[in-house]
Amino acid sequence: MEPRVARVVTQLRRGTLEYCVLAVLRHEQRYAFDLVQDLGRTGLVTSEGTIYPLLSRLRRDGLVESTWEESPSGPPRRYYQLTADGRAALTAFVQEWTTFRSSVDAVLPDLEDRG
Amino acid sequence: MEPRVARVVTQLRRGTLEYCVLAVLRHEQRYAFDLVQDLGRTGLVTSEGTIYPLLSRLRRDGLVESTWEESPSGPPRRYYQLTADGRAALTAFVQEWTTFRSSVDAVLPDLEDRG
DNA sequence: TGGTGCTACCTTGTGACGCATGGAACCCCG
DNA sequence: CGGGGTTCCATGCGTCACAAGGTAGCACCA
Repeated sequence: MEPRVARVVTQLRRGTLEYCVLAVLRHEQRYAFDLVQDLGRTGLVTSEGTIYPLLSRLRRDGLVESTWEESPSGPPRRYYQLTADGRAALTAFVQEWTTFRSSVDAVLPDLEDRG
Repeated sequence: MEPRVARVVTQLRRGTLEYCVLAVLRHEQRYAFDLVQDLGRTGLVTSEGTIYPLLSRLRRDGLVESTWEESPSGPPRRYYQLTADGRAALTAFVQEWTTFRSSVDAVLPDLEDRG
């Protein structure tokens, strides 16, 4: 068991995850269960326990809105759409992320470096 | 006061900070107060309240070692050096960071995009 | 009818960690 | 002796990813 290594990515996800969700929503509405599987494929989301509280926060802060729709098979789905505030927040985040990423890259050694 | 925007970067720093410290230490030993001012310049560290617990963790996990040295002005300084484990952890992190960064970049819109 | 399994929603509790705050000690200068 | 810079540290808070667990609808099969 290597708790340190195992949780590095978990820590990295902090803060970026909600904006990744906003980014996905910028083109089309999605529902939570769908998002888990989609973003899970890229390794960004791991479980529903992450996405539901996250979406609640985004709703609370007015960055997304939701509408209920019937499912062809199963319980009804709550679809999320980006609001104008959400779109603005996403734009602002991309700026911050870019700056932050550059700072980190400037400090870290390149992959091909050996020391 | 804009709590959400203000704390975005705080969340981003999570997980990366300790490895940025390791990265700085890979070339020369440093002491905490010095690190705060250095990494503070690039916006990665904001206060001593961050760096001291962080260094304690790194020491506890054997990623760094420390030696006391006299200061020309003030109390003695605790200088930190990278251990072999620390160097390995840094290498592993760079790999994880690179992967993660790519995943995020793939989801986020480019800066020049307008949608 | 009852069982199994998938979909889809949600809540609660835990742990990690950045940061604010505050304290202590050392030093120099006036 | 007092003030300010340096340098160490500990305590408590808030945020958030995640695990674990709970409910309900639908489908299929025996």
